[in-house]
Amino acid sequence: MGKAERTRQFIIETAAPIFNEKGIAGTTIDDILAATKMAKGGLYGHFESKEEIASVMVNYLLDKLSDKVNTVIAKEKTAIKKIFAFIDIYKDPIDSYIDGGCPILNFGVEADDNNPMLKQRLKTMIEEGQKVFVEIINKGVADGEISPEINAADYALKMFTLLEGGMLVSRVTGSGKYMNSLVRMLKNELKEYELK
Amino acid sequence: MGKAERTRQFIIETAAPIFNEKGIAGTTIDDILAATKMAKGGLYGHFESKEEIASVMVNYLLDKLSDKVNTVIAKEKTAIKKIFAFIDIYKDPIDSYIDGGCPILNFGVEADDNNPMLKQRLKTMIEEGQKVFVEIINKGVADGEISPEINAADYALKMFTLLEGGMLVSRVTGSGKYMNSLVRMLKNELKEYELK
DNA sequence: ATTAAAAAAGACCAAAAAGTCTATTTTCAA
DNA sequence: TTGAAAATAGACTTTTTGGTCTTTTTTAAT
Repeated sequence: MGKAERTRQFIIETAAPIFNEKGIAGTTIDDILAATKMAKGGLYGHFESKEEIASVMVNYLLDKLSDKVNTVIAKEKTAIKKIFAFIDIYKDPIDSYIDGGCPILNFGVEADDNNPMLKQRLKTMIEEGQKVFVEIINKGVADGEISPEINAADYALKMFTLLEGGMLVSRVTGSGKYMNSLVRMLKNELKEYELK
Repeated sequence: MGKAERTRQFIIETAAPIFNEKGIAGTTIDDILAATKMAKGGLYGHFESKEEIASVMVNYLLDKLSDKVNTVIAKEKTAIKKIFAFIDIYKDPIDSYIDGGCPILNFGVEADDNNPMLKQRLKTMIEEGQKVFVEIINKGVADGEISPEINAADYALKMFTLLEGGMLVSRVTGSGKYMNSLVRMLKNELKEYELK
């Protein structure tokens, strides 16, 4: 990896959390220069515009989340453990593993108008994510791990929306207690369908 | 009501939805001038800075939401009907009764860093709101309407986070179907505790 | 070690945004 | 109806932000 590539990567890793925290409109080039301790010439050697920077940062954050989800899910064998591992990603909403919280929530709100490309990417991510969890649950049912009485789509949707809503409440109130309750509820609800 | 007061009110009602849609950082003075068809001099006769404008707009939107919630709750007599009436406010997330969706969600995400005053107001709103619903449920229990087995705080928290998460998902996907499922789930869950 | 190419610095420029001010128009009480 | 006060238009200024370009420094292949 040459110098340029390394620097570009450093910029991405340094600036992405700023976009996640302050939003696209709220982040200035000067914010990035201050965080990276670079000068304009340096930065613009790697990116051609703020728009490109924002796009790269958002994609980096969403890819990072995707990778994280795929990794923790792949590590577990049973359906319930996979779901629990996913839920646990959101367990600590204040000190999120990405500064600024969940990028789907952050950019979903900002992209709602004015950014159709981003909105489309988020839509796909949410819908594909739901499919993944429905499949995990259905496989758990097929394997005799989970009761067939479960409504997989309902649970997947409830899980995701509860966690995103929980991120909002936790971050606004500055307290993890709400998320703790929600995680407990979500896990208990799934456990009710567990066949032992 | 003099001309000035009327004009100020007109500006607020016209510009508030823009802030709700595009965010504080994403809304420009020119956006407001275009929407109100006013000139700088007119606008700045009523407000002294963009910061004040943003603050007034956000307060207007949050007050409007509060009023709406209080109104629909007050109209119903029983605890369950009050809760259902609240849930129904969120039923149609695309054509929200305020353009741009839920201001708690929108400004909660944007204020997360950089706006401690707003964050504090949202924190109070969320926490007071939770209290209101806990009290409604507890009164339902006391009145023999709802089973004492319900966990009021858990239900109130689940309801709010599910609806906010549902707003996010609905608006990003451009579809009301997710919210419909969530509303159904929330109502069914409460009905399970109903004593007939 | 040398040197050509790549990367970075930072002064500079352009555009967009916020904010000011005076001339003009509108309001409304006498 | 009229005229002083209030409200508004819109040209102008200032500030902020994004983006460019030339010079200097660093990199890395020879």
